[in-house]
Amino acid sequence: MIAVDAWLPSDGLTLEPNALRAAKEQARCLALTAGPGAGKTEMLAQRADFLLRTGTCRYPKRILAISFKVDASKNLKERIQQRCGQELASRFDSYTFHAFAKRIIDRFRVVLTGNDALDLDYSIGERKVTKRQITFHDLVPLAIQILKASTVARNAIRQTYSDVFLDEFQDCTDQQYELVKVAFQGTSIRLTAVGDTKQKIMGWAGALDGIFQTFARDFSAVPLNMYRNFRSKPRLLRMQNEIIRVLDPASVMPDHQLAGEEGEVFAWQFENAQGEAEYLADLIAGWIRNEQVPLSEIAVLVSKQLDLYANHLMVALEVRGIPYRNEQEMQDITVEPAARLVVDYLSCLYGQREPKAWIRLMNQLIPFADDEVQSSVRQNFQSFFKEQRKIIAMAELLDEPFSGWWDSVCRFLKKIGMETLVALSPDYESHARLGEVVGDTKARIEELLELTPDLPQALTRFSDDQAVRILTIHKSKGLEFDSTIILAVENEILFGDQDSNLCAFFVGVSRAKRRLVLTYAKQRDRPLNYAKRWDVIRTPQQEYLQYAAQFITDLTHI
DNA sequence: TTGATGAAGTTTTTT
DNA sequence: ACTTCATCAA
Repeated sequence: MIAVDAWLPSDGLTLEPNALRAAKEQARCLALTAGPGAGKTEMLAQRADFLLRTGTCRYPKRILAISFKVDASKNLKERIQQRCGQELASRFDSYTFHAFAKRIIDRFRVVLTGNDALDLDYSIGERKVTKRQITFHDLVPLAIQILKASTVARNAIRQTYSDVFLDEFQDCTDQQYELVKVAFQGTSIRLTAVGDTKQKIMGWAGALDGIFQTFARDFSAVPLNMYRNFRSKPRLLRMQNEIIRVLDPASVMPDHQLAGEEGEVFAWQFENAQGEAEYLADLIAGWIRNEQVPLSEIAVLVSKQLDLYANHLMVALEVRGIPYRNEQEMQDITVEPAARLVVDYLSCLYGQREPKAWIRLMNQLIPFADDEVQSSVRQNFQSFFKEQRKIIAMAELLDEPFSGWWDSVCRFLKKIGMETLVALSPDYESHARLGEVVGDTKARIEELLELTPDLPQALTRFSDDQAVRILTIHKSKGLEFDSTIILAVENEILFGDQDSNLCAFFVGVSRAKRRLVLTYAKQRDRPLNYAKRWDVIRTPQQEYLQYAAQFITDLTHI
């Protein structure tokens, strides 16, 4: 334990004045707005370090962090472990809104009565079934209902935590805010809300307007802003600053932070979508070959309808053998234990030597039992493997070495049995979910086999994140890339509310660390089954391209 | 069956 | 802005 005055940011990092002020706040709630790349996660980690190390969060009180996405929630927890060490970090709870709500429901389920009563072994599914099943949509409202009805539940939460962190607060919905208020308003618990109103792109899905002001009023929070952007090169920063001037003049970055000629901006127009795709695919190939830019540091962003707009580019990348990942298509199945199991099994079966896969596989399959039981299980599996290898050898003789891989997986899953599979994750208590994961795994491997007919190679790629990312701007929130391409900066794709569109454009632009490319095509094809045959003439979103125009590196292209 | 008309969707996460 | 789908009249 150290004195408040003796505390310094851990790992020798320096924070900008407002970040330091926020990290060390001991009395008030905080409404901290910070632009892209300002180091919001780092500031929260340092604040956690301050609170825990100085005893401002006094043992045994804990810190609660609430995020929207599982990813963000995990990242925050990891960062805090890095900064504070394992022991202090054990008093830091990081949950998503949904996970936090579910914990309240699970613990105080009995408070719910009548129509809302829930069985002990209730599940979460697509539809509501009285007492047995609720939907994701019900989680937060039910938690609110419990906290409103039960003083015991309210006090339990309030006595556990001295501090609460709210991440990406600009996207907080009315229900989520209601939960925060019911749980913490009018107590001495310090809330730290962090976010960026310029990046509010979930308004159409119910994110509240002016949430930072509302929060500052309801919780008498100190409003603070962090100005620095540590992510992007100066040329990109100057372009971002022009957009900030429109979105939020109060958080414009001062000139001295923007000096320098590093960073690249391009804006190109094309006759049609095919030309655009060919050019971009060659461009990306060049970045990879000549500059050794890692594949995962390259992203292609589209405002919406990604399949429609990025289709030609995906084909062009495929032709050039450049791995890419359509992030819209599927959730990250590679983290599913059942997918892992199937891939490890196939790796052991078809690969040359896969000690890591073998160890993972055995860890999943061998029960915690005495040595005798373990070795008998192990022998049992080894003989099963021998059998399977024989079948594969037969297929090889028929010149179709990988033809029977799925049948073999089915035999394997049947052998290990439903009980073992369900035990892999609490998720799989719903057998439908398990079936879905296994089905998706099959589909994904088949997809990879289309690209590379070699199964071991396809399996390596399965878990490999070395691929160009293709995603919507909305999905890119919170990510960063060395080189970012924003496809189709056109009026036709940017319909609806212009303010939110500019926010989305800002999010896209601010993903780029070093290089930003904007494209526009005069002509795009219609969806395949659309009957009318006239050409689709597209018009550029001039206003957005103007933001880039004065910072363009290579003038010959615009 | 065809055409006209109008409404709805497009951008998302979550145990 | 543009596509898709449902509905109704001819």
